[in-house]
Amino acid sequence: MHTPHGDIPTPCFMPVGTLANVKTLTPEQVKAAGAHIILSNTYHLHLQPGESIVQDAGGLHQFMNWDGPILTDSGGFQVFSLSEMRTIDDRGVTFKSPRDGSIIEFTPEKSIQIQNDLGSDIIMAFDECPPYPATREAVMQAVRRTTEWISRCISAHRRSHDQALFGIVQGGVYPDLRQQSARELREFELPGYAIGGVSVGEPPELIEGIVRETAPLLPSDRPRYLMGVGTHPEMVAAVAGGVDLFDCVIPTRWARHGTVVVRGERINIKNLPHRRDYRPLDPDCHCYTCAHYSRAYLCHLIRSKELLGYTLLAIHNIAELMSFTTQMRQAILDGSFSSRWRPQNFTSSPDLNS
RNA sequence: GCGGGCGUAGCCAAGUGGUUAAGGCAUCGGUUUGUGGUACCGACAUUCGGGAGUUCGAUCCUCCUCGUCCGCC
Repeated sequence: MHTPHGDIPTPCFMPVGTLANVKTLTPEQVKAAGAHIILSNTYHLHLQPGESIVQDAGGLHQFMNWDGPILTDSGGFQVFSLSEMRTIDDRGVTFKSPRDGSIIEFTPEKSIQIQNDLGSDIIMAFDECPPYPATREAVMQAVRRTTEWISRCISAHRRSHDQALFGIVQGGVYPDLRQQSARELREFELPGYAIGGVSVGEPPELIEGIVRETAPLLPSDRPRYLMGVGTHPEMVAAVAGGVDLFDCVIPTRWARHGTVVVRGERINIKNLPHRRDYRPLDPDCHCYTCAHYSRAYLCHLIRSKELLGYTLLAIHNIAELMSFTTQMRQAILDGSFSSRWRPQNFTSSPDLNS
Protein backbone atom coordinates (compact mmCIF):
# COMPACT_ATOMS: atom_id res chain seq x y z
CA MET A 1 0.00 0.00 0.00
CA HIS A 2 1.36 3.40 -0.95
CA THR A 3 0.98 6.67 0.89
CA PRO A 4 2.64 10.07 0.47
CA HIS A 5 4.77 9.28 3.51
CA GLY A 6 5.87 5.80 2.55
CA ASP A 7 4.78 2.30 1.71
CA ILE A 8 3.00 0.03 4.12
CA PRO A 9 3.67 -3.70 3.82
CA THR A 10 0.71 -5.91 4.53
CA PRO A 11 -0.49 -7.47 6.67
CA CYS A 12 0.54 -4.69 8.97
CA PHE A 13 -0.28 -3.59 12.46
CA MET A 14 -0.67 0.04 13.55
CA PRO A 15 0.25 1.14 17.04
CA VAL A 16 -2.34 3.56 18.32
CA GLY A 17 -1.52 6.88 19.88
CA THR A 18 -3.33 10.13 20.34
CA LEU A 19 -0.09 11.66 19.17
CA ALA A 20 2.97 9.94 17.82
CA ASN A 21 4.23 9.10 21.27
CA VAL A 22 1.83 6.17 21.62
CA LYS A 23 1.55 7.46 25.19
CA THR A 24 5.09 6.70 26.24
CA LEU A 25 7.28 6.32 23.15
CA THR A 26 9.20 8.67 20.91
CA PRO A 27 8.76 8.33 17.16
CA GLU A 28 12.27 6.88 16.99
CA GLN A 29 11.30 4.18 19.47
CA VAL A 30 8.10 3.42 17.60
CA LYS A 31 10.03 3.12 14.38
CA ALA A 32 12.76 1.00 15.95
CA ALA A 33 10.07 -1.35 17.23
CA GLY A 34 9.23 -1.98 13.59
CA ALA A 35 6.07 0.06 13.12
CA HIS A 36 5.43 1.46 9.64
CA ILE A 37 2.31 3.47 10.29
CA ILE A 38 0.57 4.84 13.34
CA LEU A 39 -3.01 5.74 14.13
CA SER A 40 -3.94 9.15 15.47
CA ASN A 41 -7.25 10.41 16.57
CA THR A 42 -9.52 13.06 15.14
CA TYR A 43 -11.76 13.19 18.17
CA HIS A 44 -8.97 13.77 20.69
CA LEU A 45 -7.00 16.14 18.50
CA HIS A 46 -10.09 18.22 17.88
CA LEU A 47 -10.76 18.52 21.61
CA GLN A 48 -7.11 19.19 22.33
CA PRO A 49 -5.19 21.02 21.01
CA GLY A 50 -7.57 21.64 18.11
CA GLU A 51 -6.85 21.04 14.44
CA SER A 52 -5.95 24.65 13.68
CA ILE A 53 -2.92 24.43 15.93
CA VAL A 54 -1.84 21.23 14.19
CA GLN A 55 -2.47 22.76 10.79
CA ASP A 56 -0.46 25.86 11.63
CA ALA A 57 2.37 23.63 12.82
CA GLY A 58 2.59 22.32 9.28
CA GLY A 59 0.35 19.31 9.70
CA LEU A 60 0.30 16.29 11.93
CA HIS A 61 3.52 14.75 10.64
CA GLN A 62 5.53 17.82 11.41
CA PHE A 63 3.67 18.60 14.62
CA MET A 64 4.41 15.20 16.14
CA ASN A 65 7.68 14.55 14.32
CA TRP A 66 6.51 11.36 12.65
CA ASP A 67 7.49 11.23 9.00
CA GLY A 68 5.91 7.87 8.23
CA PRO A 69 2.32 7.23 7.22
CA ILE A 70 -0.46 8.24 9.61
CA LEU A 71 -4.05 7.09 9.66
CA THR A 72 -6.60 9.14 11.54
CA ASP A 73 -9.73 7.62 12.95
CA SER A 74 -12.78 9.72 12.26
CA GLY A 75 -14.12 10.04 15.78
CA GLY A 76 -17.08 7.78 15.10
CA PHE A 77 -15.82 5.21 17.55
CA GLN A 78 -14.98 7.69 20.32
CA VAL A 79 -18.44 9.12 20.11
CA PHE A 80 -19.67 5.60 20.77
CA SER A 81 -17.15 4.70 23.47
CA LEU A 82 -16.32 7.89 25.34
CA SER A 83 -19.11 10.40 25.26
CA GLU A 84 -21.49 10.17 28.14
CA MET A 85 -24.04 12.51 26.75
CA ARG A 86 -24.67 12.21 23.06
CA THR A 87 -27.48 12.29 20.57
CA ILE A 88 -27.22 10.77 17.14
CA ASP A 89 -29.45 11.72 14.25
CA ASP A 90 -29.17 11.67 10.50
CA ARG A 91 -27.27 14.93 10.52
CA GLY A 92 -24.51 13.73 12.85
CA VAL A 93 -23.63 13.43 16.49
CA THR A 94 -23.94 16.02 19.21
CA PHE A 95 -22.15 15.42 22.47
CA LYS A 96 -20.83 17.13 25.54
CA SER A 97 -17.09 17.54 25.64
CA PRO A 98 -15.67 15.49 28.51
CA ARG A 99 -13.02 18.19 28.80
CA ASP A 100 -15.04 21.30 29.48
CA GLY A 101 -18.68 20.34 29.04
CA SER A 102 -19.13 22.37 25.89
CA ILE A 103 -21.51 21.11 23.24
CA ILE A 104 -19.70 19.70 20.23
CA GLU A 105 -21.20 18.55 16.97
CA PHE A 106 -19.56 15.97 14.76
CA THR A 107 -20.93 15.51 11.30
CA PRO A 108 -19.40 13.68 8.35
CA GLU A 109 -18.42 17.06 6.93
CA LYS A 110 -16.87 18.18 10.21
CA SER A 111 -14.87 15.00 10.68
CA ILE A 112 -13.48 15.16 7.15
CA GLN A 113 -12.65 18.84 7.48
CA ILE A 114 -10.73 18.15 10.67
CA GLN A 115 -8.87 15.25 9.08
CA ASN A 116 -8.08 17.40 6.05
CA ASP A 117 -6.64 19.99 8.38
CA LEU A 118 -4.63 17.40 10.30
CA GLY A 119 -3.14 16.11 7.07
CA SER A 120 -2.91 12.39 7.76
CA ASP A 121 -2.29 9.99 4.89
CA ILE A 122 -5.35 7.83 5.41
CA ILE A 123 -8.55 9.34 6.73
CA MET A 124 -11.52 7.35 7.89
CA ALA A 125 -15.16 7.87 7.09
CA PHE A 126 -17.38 9.17 9.84
CA ASP A 127 -19.60 6.22 10.66
CA GLU A 128 -22.05 5.11 13.29
CA CYS A 129 -20.64 2.32 15.40
CA PRO A 130 -23.46 0.59 17.27
CA PRO A 131 -22.67 -1.18 20.52
CA TYR A 132 -22.91 -4.88 21.20
CA PRO A 133 -25.46 -6.15 21.78
CA ALA A 134 -27.65 -4.04 19.51
CA THR A 135 -31.02 -4.79 18.01
CA ARG A 136 -31.30 -5.53 14.34
CA GLU A 137 -33.26 -2.29 13.93
CA ALA A 138 -30.50 -0.25 15.56
CA VAL A 139 -27.85 -1.87 13.38
CA MET A 140 -29.96 -1.35 10.26
CA GLN A 141 -30.14 2.33 11.09
CA ALA A 142 -26.38 2.46 11.64
CA VAL A 143 -25.78 0.83 8.27
CA ARG A 144 -28.13 3.26 6.56
CA ARG A 145 -26.50 6.27 8.17
CA THR A 146 -23.00 4.99 7.52
CA THR A 147 -23.82 4.67 3.83
CA GLU A 148 -25.46 8.08 3.66
CA TRP A 149 -22.59 9.62 5.53
CA ILE A 150 -19.88 8.15 3.28
CA SER A 151 -21.38 10.06 0.41
CA ARG A 152 -21.26 13.26 2.46
CA CYS A 153 -17.70 12.46 3.51
CA ILE A 154 -16.67 12.15 -0.13
CA SER A 155 -18.30 15.46 -1.00
CA ALA A 156 -16.58 17.21 1.88
CA HIS A 157 -13.16 15.73 1.14
CA ARG A 158 -10.79 18.41 -0.18
CA ARG A 159 -7.55 16.47 -0.31
CA SER A 160 -8.32 13.32 -2.23
CA HIS A 161 -5.09 13.88 -4.14
CA ASP A 162 -2.94 13.15 -1.09
CA GLN A 163 -5.29 11.68 1.51
CA ALA A 164 -6.95 8.32 1.00
CA LEU A 165 -10.49 8.13 2.37
CA PHE A 166 -11.45 4.68 3.63
CA GLY A 167 -15.05 3.56 4.02
CA ILE A 168 -16.23 1.55 7.00
CA VAL A 169 -18.51 -1.45 6.83
CA GLN A 170 -21.02 -1.78 9.64
CA GLY A 171 -23.72 -4.37 10.19
CA GLY A 172 -22.98 -5.74 13.63
CA VAL A 173 -23.35 -9.48 13.91
CA TYR A 174 -25.98 -9.70 11.17
CA PRO A 175 -24.44 -11.26 8.03
CA ASP A 176 -27.04 -9.86 5.66
CA LEU A 177 -26.55 -6.36 7.02
CA ARG A 178 -22.79 -6.71 6.66
CA GLN A 179 -23.37 -7.80 3.11
CA GLN A 180 -25.65 -4.87 2.44
CA SER A 181 -23.22 -2.40 3.99
CA ALA A 182 -20.29 -3.76 2.00
CA ARG A 183 -22.26 -3.75 -1.24
CA GLU A 184 -23.38 -0.15 -0.74
CA LEU A 185 -19.90 1.07 0.15
CA ARG A 186 -18.29 -0.61 -2.84
CA GLU A 187 -20.34 1.59 -5.12
CA PHE A 188 -18.17 4.52 -4.09
CA GLU A 189 -14.95 2.87 -5.28
CA LEU A 190 -12.93 4.06 -2.35
CA PRO A 191 -9.15 3.57 -2.06
CA GLY A 192 -9.62 1.27 0.94
CA TYR A 193 -12.23 -0.33 3.14
CA ALA A 194 -12.48 -1.08 6.82
CA ILE A 195 -14.50 -3.53 8.81
CA GLY A 196 -15.83 -1.54 11.73
CA GLY A 197 -18.14 -2.22 14.61
CA VAL A 198 -16.12 -5.15 15.89
CA SER A 199 -14.26 -5.45 19.17
CA VAL A 200 -17.04 -3.53 20.83
CA GLY A 201 -17.70 -6.16 23.45
CA GLU A 202 -18.86 -9.15 21.45
CA PRO A 203 -17.44 -12.64 22.05
CA PRO A 204 -14.29 -13.41 20.01
CA GLU A 205 -16.02 -16.24 18.14
CA LEU A 206 -18.41 -13.70 16.68
CA ILE A 207 -15.57 -11.49 15.52
CA GLU A 208 -14.15 -14.33 13.49
CA GLY A 209 -17.48 -15.03 11.87
CA ILE A 210 -18.04 -11.39 11.00
CA VAL A 211 -14.59 -11.00 9.54
CA ARG A 212 -14.68 -14.17 7.53
CA GLU A 213 -18.00 -13.24 6.03
CA THR A 214 -17.28 -9.57 5.48
CA ALA A 215 -13.71 -9.43 4.20
CA PRO A 216 -14.43 -11.39 1.00
CA LEU A 217 -17.14 -8.88 0.17
CA LEU A 218 -14.58 -6.11 -0.17
CA PRO A 219 -12.39 -5.51 -3.22
CA SER A 220 -9.22 -7.56 -2.96
CA ASP A 221 -7.17 -5.01 -4.85
CA ARG A 222 -7.68 -2.41 -2.11
CA PRO A 223 -6.45 -2.45 1.47
CA ARG A 224 -8.88 -4.12 3.86
CA TYR A 225 -8.58 -2.87 7.37
CA LEU A 226 -10.01 -4.54 10.45
CA MET A 227 -10.50 -1.84 13.03
CA GLY A 228 -9.58 -2.36 16.67
CA VAL A 229 -8.29 -5.92 16.43
CA GLY A 230 -6.57 -7.48 18.20
CA THR A 231 -5.03 -10.60 19.58
CA HIS A 232 -2.79 -12.98 17.67
CA PRO A 233 -5.44 -15.60 16.92
CA GLU A 234 -7.87 -12.92 15.85
CA MET A 235 -5.34 -11.49 13.43
CA VAL A 236 -4.48 -14.89 12.01
CA ALA A 237 -8.12 -15.57 11.27
CA ALA A 238 -8.54 -12.11 9.78
CA VAL A 239 -5.49 -12.42 7.56
CA ALA A 240 -6.76 -15.77 6.36
CA GLY A 241 -9.95 -13.94 5.45
CA GLY A 242 -8.04 -11.34 3.46
CA VAL A 243 -7.48 -8.53 5.95
CA ASP A 244 -4.38 -6.40 5.40
CA LEU A 245 -4.32 -3.83 8.16
CA PHE A 246 -4.96 -3.75 11.88
CA ASP A 247 -4.84 -1.32 14.73
CA CYS A 248 -5.21 -2.00 18.40
CA VAL A 249 -4.52 -0.45 21.77
CA ILE A 250 -3.61 -3.81 23.23
CA PRO A 251 0.19 -3.64 23.01
CA THR A 252 0.48 -0.25 24.65
CA ARG A 253 -2.41 -0.52 27.08
CA TRP A 254 -1.24 -3.91 28.24
CA ALA A 255 2.24 -2.46 28.62
CA ARG A 256 0.96 0.23 30.93
CA HIS A 257 -0.68 -2.42 33.06
CA GLY A 258 2.28 -4.76 33.19
CA THR A 259 1.25 -7.36 30.63
CA VAL A 260 3.68 -8.44 27.93
CA VAL A 261 3.25 -10.74 24.99
CA VAL A 262 5.99 -13.32 24.64
CA ARG A 263 5.87 -15.71 21.71
CA GLY A 264 2.17 -15.15 21.37
CA GLU A 265 1.42 -15.77 25.04
CA ARG A 266 0.56 -13.03 27.47
CA ILE A 267 2.35 -12.84 30.77
CA ASN A 268 2.04 -10.44 33.67
CA ILE A 269 5.53 -9.18 34.39
CA LYS A 270 4.50 -8.12 37.89
CA ASN A 271 3.91 -11.71 38.94
CA LEU A 272 6.09 -13.27 41.59
CA PRO A 273 8.14 -15.64 39.39
CA HIS A 274 9.67 -12.69 37.52
CA ARG A 275 11.09 -10.91 40.53
CA ARG A 276 14.31 -12.84 40.31
CA ASP A 277 14.26 -13.84 36.69
CA TYR A 278 17.33 -12.28 35.12
CA ARG A 279 16.59 -13.51 31.63
CA PRO A 280 15.12 -11.21 28.97
CA LEU A 281 11.42 -11.35 28.15
CA ASP A 282 12.22 -13.32 25.04
CA PRO A 283 15.81 -14.31 24.19
CA ASP A 284 14.87 -14.57 20.51
CA CYS A 285 13.27 -11.13 20.35
CA HIS A 286 15.35 -8.44 18.68
CA CYS A 287 13.73 -5.47 20.35
CA TYR A 288 15.61 -2.91 22.40
CA THR A 289 14.00 -4.08 25.62
CA CYS A 290 14.92 -7.71 25.18
CA ALA A 291 18.43 -6.78 24.13
CA HIS A 292 19.19 -4.85 27.30
CA TYR A 293 16.84 -5.61 30.18
CA SER A 294 15.92 -8.55 32.38
CA ARG A 295 12.47 -9.62 33.49
CA ALA A 296 13.53 -8.88 37.05
CA TYR A 297 14.33 -5.27 36.19
CA LEU A 298 11.13 -4.82 34.20
CA CYS A 299 9.20 -6.39 37.09
CA HIS A 300 10.78 -3.88 39.44
CA LEU A 301 10.07 -0.92 37.15
CA ILE A 302 6.40 -1.80 36.69
CA ARG A 303 5.86 -2.55 40.37
CA SER A 304 7.43 0.81 41.17
CA LYS A 305 5.32 2.52 38.52
CA GLU A 306 8.42 3.91 36.86
CA LEU A 307 7.67 5.56 33.52
CA LEU A 308 10.58 3.74 31.94
CA GLY A 309 8.79 0.47 32.63
CA TYR A 310 5.81 1.46 30.49
CA THR A 311 8.13 2.53 27.72
CA LEU A 312 10.20 -0.65 27.71
CA LEU A 313 7.14 -2.91 27.82
CA ALA A 314 5.43 -0.96 25.04
CA ILE A 315 8.55 -1.26 22.90
CA HIS A 316 8.56 -5.00 23.33
CA ASN A 317 4.84 -5.48 22.78
CA ILE A 318 4.87 -3.44 19.59
CA ALA A 319 8.00 -5.18 18.34
CA GLU A 320 6.47 -8.55 19.12
CA LEU A 321 3.33 -7.71 17.19
CA MET A 322 5.24 -6.30 14.24
CA SER A 323 7.38 -9.41 14.19
CA PHE A 324 4.22 -11.48 14.19
CA THR A 325 2.66 -9.68 11.24
CA THR A 326 6.00 -9.93 9.44
CA GLN A 327 5.95 -13.68 9.93
CA MET A 328 2.44 -13.86 8.54
CA ARG A 329 3.50 -11.78 5.56
CA GLN A 330 6.47 -14.03 4.84
CA ALA A 331 4.34 -17.12 5.27
CA ILE A 332 1.90 -15.77 2.70
CA LEU A 333 4.75 -15.06 0.31
CA ASP A 334 6.31 -18.50 0.59
CA GLY A 335 2.97 -20.28 0.60
CA SER A 336 3.19 -21.68 4.09
CA PHE A 337 0.51 -19.59 5.71
CA SER A 338 -2.36 -22.06 5.73
CA SER A 339 -0.18 -24.95 6.85
CA ARG A 340 1.47 -22.94 9.58
CA TRP A 341 -1.68 -21.62 11.14
CA ARG A 342 -5.14 -23.09 11.19
CA PRO A 343 -7.11 -19.96 10.50
CA GLN A 344 -10.50 -21.66 10.57
CA ASN A 345 -10.08 -22.06 14.27
CA PHE A 346 -9.96 -18.82 16.18
CA THR A 347 -8.64 -20.45 19.30
CA SER A 348 -5.73 -22.17 17.58
CA SER A 349 -2.58 -20.59 18.81
CA PRO A 350 -0.02 -19.75 16.20
CA ASP A 351 2.98 -22.00 16.18
CA LEU A 352 5.73 -19.53 16.77
CA ASN A 353 8.37 -22.11 17.44
CA SER A 354 8.66 -23.33 13.89
C1' G B 1 7.88 2.95 92.29
C1' C B 2 3.10 6.10 91.36
C1' G B 3 -0.67 8.02 87.86
C1' G B 4 -2.63 7.87 82.95
C1' G B 5 -3.08 6.37 77.51
C1' C B 6 -2.72 2.55 74.04
C1' G B 7 -2.36 -2.79 72.24
C1' U B 8 -7.46 -5.10 66.01
C1' A B 9 -3.72 -8.53 59.39
C1' G B 10 3.09 -7.42 57.19
C1' C B 11 2.01 -1.73 58.00
C1' C B 12 -1.70 2.29 59.03
C1' A B 13 -6.47 2.17 60.94
C1' A B 14 -12.42 2.17 61.95
C1' G B 15 -15.67 -0.33 65.08
C1' U B 16 -19.92 -2.79 68.12
C1' G B 17 -22.49 -6.58 74.54
C1' G B 18 -24.87 -10.84 69.78
C1' U B 19 -21.49 -14.23 64.48
C1' U B 20 -20.48 -10.69 57.70
C1' A B 21 -14.76 -7.19 62.53
C1' A B 22 -15.03 -1.03 57.89
C1' G B 23 -11.37 1.12 54.88
C1' G B 24 -6.33 2.16 52.98
C1' C B 25 -1.27 0.45 51.81
C1' A B 26 1.41 -3.92 50.95
C1' U B 27 1.01 -8.92 49.14
C1' C B 28 -1.11 -12.74 45.58
C1' G B 29 -4.00 -13.47 41.14
C1' G B 30 -7.12 -11.88 37.04
C1' U B 31 -9.11 -8.27 33.27
C1' U B 32 -7.90 -4.70 29.34
C1' U B 33 -9.50 -5.08 21.44
C1' G B 34 -11.24 1.86 15.59
C1' U B 35 -6.88 4.45 23.72
C1' G B 36 -9.61 10.64 28.13
C1' G B 37 -2.06 6.70 30.23
C1' U B 38 -0.63 5.47 35.85
C1' A B 39 -7.36 1.78 35.64
C1' C B 40 -10.75 -2.01 37.00
C1' C B 41 -12.16 -6.86 39.38
C1' G B 42 -11.13 -10.64 42.90
C1' A B 43 -8.34 -13.08 47.11
C1' C B 44 -6.25 -11.89 51.79
C1' A B 45 -8.04 -11.57 60.57
C1' U B 46 -12.92 -18.62 62.41
C1' U B 47 -10.39 -13.44 64.97
C1' C B 48 -9.35 -8.22 68.05
C1' G B 49 -1.51 -8.86 72.97
C1' G B 50 -2.11 -13.24 76.76
C1' G B 51 -5.04 -15.49 80.84
C1' A B 52 -9.23 -15.69 84.04
C1' G B 53 -14.11 -13.91 85.13
C1' U B 54 -19.26 -11.56 84.43
C1' U B 55 -23.08 -12.88 80.66
C1' C B 56 -27.54 -16.89 77.09
C1' G B 57 -23.52 -14.49 74.33
C1' A B 58 -17.20 -10.64 75.03
C1' U B 59 -12.88 -7.70 70.40
C1' C B 60 -16.10 -4.41 73.45
C1' C B 61 -17.47 -4.95 80.68
C1' U B 62 -14.27 -6.63 85.35
C1' C B 63 -9.62 -8.57 87.33
C1' C B 64 -4.66 -10.30 86.56
C1' U B 65 -0.55 -10.37 83.29
C1' C B 66 2.74 -8.91 79.30
C1' G B 67 4.25 -5.08 75.92
C1' U B 68 4.46 0.00 74.67
C1' C B 69 4.03 5.35 75.18
C1' C B 70 3.47 9.86 78.30
C1' G B 71 3.79 12.45 82.84
C1' C B 72 5.57 12.41 88.16
C1' C B 73 9.03 10.63 91.73
